[in-house]
Amino acid sequence: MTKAEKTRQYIIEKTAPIFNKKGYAGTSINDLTDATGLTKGSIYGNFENKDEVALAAFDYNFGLVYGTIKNRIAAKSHSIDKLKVYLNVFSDFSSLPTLLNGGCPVLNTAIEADDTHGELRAKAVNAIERWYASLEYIIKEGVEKGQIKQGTNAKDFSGAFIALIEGGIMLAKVTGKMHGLKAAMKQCEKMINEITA
Amino acid sequence: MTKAEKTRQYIIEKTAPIFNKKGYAGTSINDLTDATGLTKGSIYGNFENKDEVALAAFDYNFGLVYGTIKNRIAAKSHSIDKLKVYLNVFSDFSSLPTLLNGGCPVLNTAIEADDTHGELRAKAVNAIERWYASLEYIIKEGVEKGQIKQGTNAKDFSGAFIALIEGGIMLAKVTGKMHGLKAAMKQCEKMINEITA
DNA sequence: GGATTATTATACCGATTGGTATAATTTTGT
DNA sequence: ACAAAATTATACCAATCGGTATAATAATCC
Repeated sequence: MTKAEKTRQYIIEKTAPIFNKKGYAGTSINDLTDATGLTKGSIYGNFENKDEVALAAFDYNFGLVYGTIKNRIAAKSHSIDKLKVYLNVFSDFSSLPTLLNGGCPVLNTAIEADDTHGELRAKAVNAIERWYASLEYIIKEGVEKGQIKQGTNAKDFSGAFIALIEGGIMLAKVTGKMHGLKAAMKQCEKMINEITA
Repeated sequence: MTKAEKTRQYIIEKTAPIFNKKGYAGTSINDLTDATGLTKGSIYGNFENKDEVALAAFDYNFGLVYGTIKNRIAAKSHSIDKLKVYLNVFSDFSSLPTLLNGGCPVLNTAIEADDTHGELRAKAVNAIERWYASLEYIIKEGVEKGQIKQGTNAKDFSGAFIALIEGGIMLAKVTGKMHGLKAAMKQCEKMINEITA
């Protein structure tokens, strides 16, 4: 790993939380130099422009969340337990404060970029599609194993499940109170119980 | 209604959709003059600063959504029908394109402002609290009338209901496909059916 | 209708925006 | 250790940012 690659990674790690909190339009190059302690020359020596930093920051933020959840899911063998990973992760939302400080990067990026920034929007859409696919796979596998009821609509389940999680995160973040997210997680739990074979 | 009041209202109506699409940080004074055909002098003659326009624009956008839903709910007498208004409104999301072009203002503002803009955030929180209160009132009234099951947790129902709607809107807006929102609405319908007496 | 007041347009302000050319400094390969 | 290459810092750019003073215009009241 060359020095430049280290610096590039350092810039991403230091600026990713800022992009997640302040958004793309709300984050300036000055914010990036402040957060890294580096100068403009250094930033622009490693990235072509602000867009490239923002896109890399999204990948980093998404990777953090995705990686954590993926690992916890991989540690479970029963399909229902795999789905319940999401309940554990988000029910004590405050237990992973540094990870999701600023909220869910997929949600934040989706809301800001849907009408303004095609590349960021595409990344958010891709993240959602992967999330869908991951849930649908767990469900289909669970049906095959006889752990999840046959006839379960994997796609519909996944859509509602994702909506509940993201809506719940929004409620918790903006109000500063956990009720909305907890209520959403309770509903997710009900959904899981309903499809349990 | 004096001329200035008309102009103020005109500015709000013309700029509100822009704030909803591009966000607070992403909207410039130039965007406001472009949208209105007025000049800076005219904008600043009717508003103290950009903040004041943005706050008024949020109130306007929220009022549009809130007013529409409130009217449709008022037209129903049965509590279950009142709840189902949300299904009708958001299931054919595309039927009210101008109204919600740019997405739900509560959601958009909550996501952008939660870490950046105290006043806008407070408005989003207030809107959510009113939404909660409205739903809880319908449910409690429904229980009293014997239309909704006794023992229904009004607050938890409302939190999950709101999360589903907002999460579903996010999915529909960013992907450009209706599936996520429709799946969320189906889940809302299930929730309503479950508490029906 | 004319004077007064309120509203809108013009022109400008300093600060900040994203970005770049170039110079100084480190890494790197030998 | 030294030359070549890559990386970082400095200084600057035009454009745009939000905002304001003032001049021109239009509305309002008597």
